[in-house]
Amino acid sequence: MDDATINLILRGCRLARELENNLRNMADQPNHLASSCEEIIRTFSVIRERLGRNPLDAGLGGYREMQEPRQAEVQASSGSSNLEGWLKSSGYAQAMSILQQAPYWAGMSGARTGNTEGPEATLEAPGGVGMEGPSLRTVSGGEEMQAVDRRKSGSSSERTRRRNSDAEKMTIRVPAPRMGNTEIPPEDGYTWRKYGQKEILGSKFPRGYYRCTHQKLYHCPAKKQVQRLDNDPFIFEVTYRGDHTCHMSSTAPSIPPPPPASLEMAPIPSTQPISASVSAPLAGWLPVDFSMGGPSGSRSMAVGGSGSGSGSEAGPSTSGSRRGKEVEYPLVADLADAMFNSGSSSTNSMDFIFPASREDKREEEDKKD
DNA sequence: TCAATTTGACCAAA
DNA sequence: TTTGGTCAAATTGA
Repeated sequence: MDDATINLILRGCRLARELENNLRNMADQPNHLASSCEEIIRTFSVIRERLGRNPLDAGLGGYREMQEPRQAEVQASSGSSNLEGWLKSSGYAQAMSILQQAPYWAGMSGARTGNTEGPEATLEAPGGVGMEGPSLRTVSGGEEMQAVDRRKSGSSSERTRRRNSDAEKMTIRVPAPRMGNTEIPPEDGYTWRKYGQKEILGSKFPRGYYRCTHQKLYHCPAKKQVQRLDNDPFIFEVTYRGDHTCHMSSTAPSIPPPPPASLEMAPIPSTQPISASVSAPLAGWLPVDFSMGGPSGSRSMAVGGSGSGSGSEAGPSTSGSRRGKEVEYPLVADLADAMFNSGSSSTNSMDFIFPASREDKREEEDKKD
């Protein structure tokens, strides 16, 4: 590699770093942001060319490969409205709002759509698994997955399972904490209960199966699978399936969440095209989600210590607090704190948002009546 | 005592 | 037949 190429790489890194440092200041200057991104992309494209690679294949992947903080990126060409809709309904936006605030989090991109009609909505990167591709992709659309409990129903024939190809799902990649307990994938704004773990053929790491903590109470069908990437154990691939209905239930807690501080920090016009950057569009419609979303979709982040870790703290993917496995996400915790606990008390956030136990008892009493 | 996790087994889709 | 997804008993911890 010649000196000019090295200098180019350094220049690209510097530009990226500058962008990172000035991200918040530039948040309300989409044009400036876009030109800055373009310059970075151009720089690395030239590097790729010099290195004998097709610049079209490079994209931001080259940036990632250099171990620089990865920029959030959306490769949604179509179905952005679906992404928005799904995120609104699922509350995933909350996680995205964290993503956009945290350079620590690896880049995410893509969208999910449940629409089986129309153009193929797959957003998987050409690079496929690993660090070359975008960290979020749509895989397939279709009906909601169904699972009939054969034991409860009393008949095994009533039990139906559908594989991935049938179920509407969305896969994202999130970085594992580099410090503390790296076994635990980052908080995503929901409470999950682990119901299984399985070794997957061809994967070094087992896949964890989680469902919404409120599945029984609110018949919430939301599920997720968490798996480490073979070639990068610091990245979790999280597959979400089913939308959260727990916040729509008439019996669901109705206490609205505190407004996330971050949303006020960088208001970005919702007219920003989603293909440019995930940050802007998400930030643009996030407030809608928060205003509409129920408590479950806006669960206060338990990481960082505000939560007691008891009760509804479900699954290592959310809080990891059970059995004293309190996990510290230095940056994420700070973000969560800033977003949801700005000036708030230290009371148990889960009790505040999910008075599940009380709700549970009340419902049982209702049934008795 | 209650709730969450672990884990082996079961079952249906591929 | 293989494999992924789920169940539920056992275990663990607050």
